[in-house]
Amino acid sequence: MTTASKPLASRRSETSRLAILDAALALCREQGYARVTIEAIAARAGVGKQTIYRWWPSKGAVVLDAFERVAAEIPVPDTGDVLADMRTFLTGVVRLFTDDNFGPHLGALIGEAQYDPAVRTALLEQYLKPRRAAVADRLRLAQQHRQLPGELDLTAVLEVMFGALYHRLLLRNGPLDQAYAHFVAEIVLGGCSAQPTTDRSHHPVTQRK
Amino acid sequence: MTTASKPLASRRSETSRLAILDAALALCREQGYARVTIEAIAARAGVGKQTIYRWWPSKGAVVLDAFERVAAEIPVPDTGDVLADMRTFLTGVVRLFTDDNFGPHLGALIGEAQYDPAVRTALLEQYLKPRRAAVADRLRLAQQHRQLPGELDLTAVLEVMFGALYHRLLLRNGPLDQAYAHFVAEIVLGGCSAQPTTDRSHHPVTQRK
Amino acid sequence: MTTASKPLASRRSETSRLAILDAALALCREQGYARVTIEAIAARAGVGKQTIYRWWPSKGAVVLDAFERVAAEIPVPDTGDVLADMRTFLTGVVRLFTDDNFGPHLGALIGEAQYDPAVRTALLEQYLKPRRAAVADRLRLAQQHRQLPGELDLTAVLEVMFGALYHRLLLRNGPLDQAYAHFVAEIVLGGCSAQPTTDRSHHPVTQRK
Amino acid sequence: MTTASKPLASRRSETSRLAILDAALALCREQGYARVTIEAIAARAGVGKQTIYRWWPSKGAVVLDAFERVAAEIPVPDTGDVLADMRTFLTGVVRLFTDDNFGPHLGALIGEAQYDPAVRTALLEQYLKPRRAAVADRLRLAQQHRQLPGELDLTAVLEVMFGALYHRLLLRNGPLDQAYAHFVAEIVLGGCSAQPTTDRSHHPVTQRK
DNA sequence: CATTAATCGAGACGGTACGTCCTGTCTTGCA
DNA sequence: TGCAAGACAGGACGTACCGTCTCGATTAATG
Repeated sequence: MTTASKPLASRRSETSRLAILDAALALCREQGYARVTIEAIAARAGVGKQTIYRWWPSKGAVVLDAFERVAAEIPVPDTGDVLADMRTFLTGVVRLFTDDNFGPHLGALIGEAQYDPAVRTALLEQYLKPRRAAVADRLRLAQQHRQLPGELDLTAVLEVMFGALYHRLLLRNGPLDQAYAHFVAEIVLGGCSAQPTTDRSHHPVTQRK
Repeated sequence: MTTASKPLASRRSETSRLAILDAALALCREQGYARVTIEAIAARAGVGKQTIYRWWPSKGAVVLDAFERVAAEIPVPDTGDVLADMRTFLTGVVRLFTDDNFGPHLGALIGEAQYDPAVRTALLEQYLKPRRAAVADRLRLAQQHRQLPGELDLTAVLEVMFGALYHRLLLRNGPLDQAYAHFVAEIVLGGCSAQPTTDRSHHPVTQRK
Repeated sequence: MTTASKPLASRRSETSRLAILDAALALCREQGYARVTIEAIAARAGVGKQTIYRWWPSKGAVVLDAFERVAAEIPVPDTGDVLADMRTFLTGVVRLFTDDNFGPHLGALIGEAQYDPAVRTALLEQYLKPRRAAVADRLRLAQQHRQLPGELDLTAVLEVMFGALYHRLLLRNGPLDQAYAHFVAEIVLGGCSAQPTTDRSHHPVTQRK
Repeated sequence: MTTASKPLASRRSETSRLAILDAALALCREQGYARVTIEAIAARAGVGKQTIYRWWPSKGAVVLDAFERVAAEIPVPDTGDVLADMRTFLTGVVRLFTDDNFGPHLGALIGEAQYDPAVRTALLEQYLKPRRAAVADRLRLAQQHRQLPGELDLTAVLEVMFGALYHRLLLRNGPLDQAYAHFVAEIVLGGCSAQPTTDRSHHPVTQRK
């Protein structure tokens, strides 16, 4: 723990790093993720291929890095009305998902994650989890205010909510719009409130006469 | 009134077709979708590459075809209790999704669908939609029995339900098990019943005091 | 040798045969021999591939057949002056060789003959030898008239003569024209007359001072 | 006055180059030119196909390059007797042409030259012309010594001479042996000496009485 | 302030797979 | 039976990228 000055660490060229990320994004936009190649990124960035391989393990990793530069942080509002807030938030997410500079990239990265566990982990840990924390916080707040039952598995609730949006992002079998965002918010929060009824026998949902 | 001879249609070799689909499945199982190549399928099936290219537009299409041969039809029970039935059904889906001969393939195909619109369409039309029709029917029945509100968009409901499962299939950030299946069924059906409250002002979910 | 009426032999379609030969020639002209394929000939002729394979052993054989339909017979004049006659004859050959509908085909066939012995044999026996017989006759006549020595190997003389022309046909390192035809005739016939000098010691050609 | 370092020029791998040429030759020997493929050369040489395509335009070009490594330089003797020298030289050429490691390759390359102009040019410029220069020199010397007429077109003379040998190399309609070599030398040189007679009217060759 | 070692651009290398083209054989109705 | 049509197994084509590997040419901290 003596001389530990840090500069020793890296002579990495920031210029090249940025050029690579820019090129990766541009190529994704222009040709679609599948058609992007390391070779093309290198050529476009005016960089040797080695420079990419030196710092990233795979194409997915590069694109993931590049992707974070366009990935907006959607604010989670707190008006006191948790349903309204979720509607607002999910509408924001939908807006992001339908942005041509974002949605397709996220889809492609989830696709890539099917084969490349490194991409999956990075996507989850670096991107998804941090962003969801804020939403979980908002829901936790609602719990504290007794607007939601206390014993809810908030992570799972988030997954249902996001899963619904991902479904339309990935499979495109329906419009990914504000109405859908509202619908999801209502169904899921509605379901949360209906949830604790462990005794379901007389609930209208459960038993045909 | 002769038996309508239509033999002209296709000189396609059924033997080759089956050999190709078998080879595709086997390779997927052994090496994972990403490592499967048309070349390998052809070699394994003892078939010329051209024979594959003649009848399928892409690797995804071949695997999708092969995939349908292992894709079990999950029965949608009707006990009168729609929530119980959905729990049962979703548990079946979860079981399928966690089958090593199925889940990863489906994930990979959804991944492929991100780049290959043909795969996306085929996946939706040939695989997903037909299977969901039965579930939609069951929900429609519940509507008729007034267990679910009548004005629900059942397609969207299904998407929320399946989206929740897909989320864990694709991102693996939580266990894809019976408990999750039940949780999803309860949240979503619960949400459906809570839904019609277009006037949300006094609903416990919506407004902090 | 009894019932020997011929029709039993072949139900071969003359229409197809001609269509194939025409197509072969046309394709040679348009794309060059190397780019001609059996597939293309069949398509162009509106004929099944099998029909070609049934009647010819190889592409070379088809083209050779087609080739004979454009291969003119060069007349061998007999004016009494063998040198003049050879000049005339070789000029005719040169004219044929430089015909775009002939020279390149002959070159290609000789090229093909390097790999395909059947083509070589057919080319020699069916095409070259018959045509050379007339020239050999003319030279034999000259021998009888003592214009050429009697013990000459006329076949070899012809080969020298034609070899000279083939050289320019195949390698194109000089103009294949009348002047060259005359030059060759003079050199070769001149050499024939100078030939018999088995005693070469005092001949100007042989011994430097 | 430093030793002009020009190292920048080429990072081409000499090892690969040689491996490719060796493989090409070996395959020609073993299977014949027509059956050699770039794929096989690459495999045999332990080289990527791209490495071949990077440096040679066609199979013909590779084989031509390889071919030059076995193409012996036939010495052109100068004993003072030009006819004897040509007999000797042509006998050497015949010996080379009948060498199984040479003759068939040359034949095949001339065949290839019919379709591939690059091969034709390279064959002429890189192989044939340089070798013929020495023969032309020898003939020029004979002219200076008045053993041959001064106004002869030596290039054309060479073509007649070589054409005669090529004829038998390519069409194999007679033995390619010493006797033929001598015959060709005598005919052609004899014809050269007889040549200058521009007035041919009284020449024994020309006019039947 | 010069030295020196990591990093850079460039791009050749051994490979793998691509999707296409053609080969020669086979099969299926039509004439 | 011969034919047009064209599917079939197979093999080579020439191209595109992969990830690794030299090459000098920077370049920045250290010695």
